[in-house]
Amino acid sequence: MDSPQQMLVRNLREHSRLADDDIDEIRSFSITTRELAADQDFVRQGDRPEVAVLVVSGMLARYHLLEGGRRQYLSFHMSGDLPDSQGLFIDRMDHALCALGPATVASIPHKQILKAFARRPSLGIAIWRETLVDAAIFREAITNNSARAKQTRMAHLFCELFYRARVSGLNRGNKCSIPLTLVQLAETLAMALATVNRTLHQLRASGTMEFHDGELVVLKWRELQKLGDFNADYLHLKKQLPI
Amino acid sequence: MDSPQQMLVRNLREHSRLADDDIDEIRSFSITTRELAADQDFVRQGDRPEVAVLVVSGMLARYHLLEGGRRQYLSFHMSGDLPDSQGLFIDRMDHALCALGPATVASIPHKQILKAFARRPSLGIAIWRETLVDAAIFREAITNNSARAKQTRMAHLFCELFYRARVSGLNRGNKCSIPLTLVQLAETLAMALATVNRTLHQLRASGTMEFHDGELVVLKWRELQKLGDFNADYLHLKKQLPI
DNA sequence: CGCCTACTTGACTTACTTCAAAAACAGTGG
DNA sequence: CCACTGTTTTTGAAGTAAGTCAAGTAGGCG
Repeated sequence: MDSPQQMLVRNLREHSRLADDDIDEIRSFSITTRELAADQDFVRQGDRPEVAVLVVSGMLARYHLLEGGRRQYLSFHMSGDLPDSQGLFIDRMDHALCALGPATVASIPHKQILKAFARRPSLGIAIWRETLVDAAIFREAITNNSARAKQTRMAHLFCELFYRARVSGLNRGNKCSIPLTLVQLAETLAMALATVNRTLHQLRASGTMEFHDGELVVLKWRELQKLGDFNADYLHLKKQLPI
Repeated sequence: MDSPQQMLVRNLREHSRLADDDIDEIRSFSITTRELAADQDFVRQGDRPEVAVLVVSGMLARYHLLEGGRRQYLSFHMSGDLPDSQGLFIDRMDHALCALGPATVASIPHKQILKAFARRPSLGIAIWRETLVDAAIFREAITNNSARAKQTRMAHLFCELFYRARVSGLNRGNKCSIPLTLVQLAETLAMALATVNRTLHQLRASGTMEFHDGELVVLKWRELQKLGDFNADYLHLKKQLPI
């Protein structure tokens, strides 16, 4: 089992080159970890966080809270991700952050990170890039929910999550954990619950994938990718995964 | 008429505090300006830009290109904005950037900006923050297109653009220029062209706003804001505008 | 004057939402 | 071990918002 520090290094290396001194800097972070129950909020809209969060295990989600308690999920984060690195330079949270299933998170005080930037600007740039990839994923979500047909849209989401899981080595063969209920999928993909269920059945019928109990099984990756109009370029990884 | 350098300073100051040395650094940028025709691309998907763009006049838009030439517009940028500051640390463009009406843009070589960061880290942080506000706007767009009713959605877009115009002093009283056609609104708001037109008429009928020939007229700001479920917090400005 | 683009309007159709109810399942406690 | 409760998933049926299609108007420009 990796330390949080090692997970962060591995994550940043997916898109950035790190010098040995950068890595030493990360190693020196004093990190406290904490367990979250399923559905528990870690940060709420309006908060002024003083620590950055690193996902250690499980999955976190960012969401907007809407009138009447409805949610719009914005993004999902798995081990190694820094789901609110933006909090470093933005005072107030404009969205909330919660655990999807049970999860472990590590907190790193902002102060410590800022000091590290002063010593190692290149580390700051790596984390800046992390926030930029984040933004690219948001852009893709706009297009996904706005311009793609429902089935394509859902396939695209699963493609992204599976691809990212593979990049981080979090898949088990053609499976990976995506601890979402149908209601949460609905609140992610701008579909009604009934439609989510039916679309999921269509995808299963297509023979490309299955999704049960928070577990995704990819049966035909290439076809699923085509079905979901998925092209991983927007993830801005240093190296593409083999198909 | 302000110089591009001054526009950038003013823009960054909307969310960040700049030291005099930061401003001097910006003043020292050597900037070349260029005119763009309506609809002209400045950067294309897949490009590797070596300059950052600063909007001097007119409006630029970022968009994803989809199968069959359809577009999904992602964000709009007015004078003072740096619509692809992310290009500083992300190699390949995952989206394109075009002029909406005729526009003037200034280009600042990446190299020059990076050197400035080395001398003035606080300037780097201001521009980092600019990219983070950008991301917050993308998140809001996800929610807007995914969770809001069509009329609310359209009202929200106009609220955002008018509010931002006011912050930058680009409005003329209760009017401001938004050089979008109905087709482009459709490709922004995830609606069919016919629906855009009808929704626009509903908004006019509500007496809160009008939109003709790329010109927005806000008649009842507070009501429009309510209609559009608009709350400016996500723009992360240092000071709120008076209502 | 004629062409092109932008906007407008109406009628038709349907994919989706909404509503409602039941089945499956997990967890709790008797 | 089984009944009870709550959540999640499944399915059906009905109604409608909005997409598509198609035609027409208006305006701008060479």
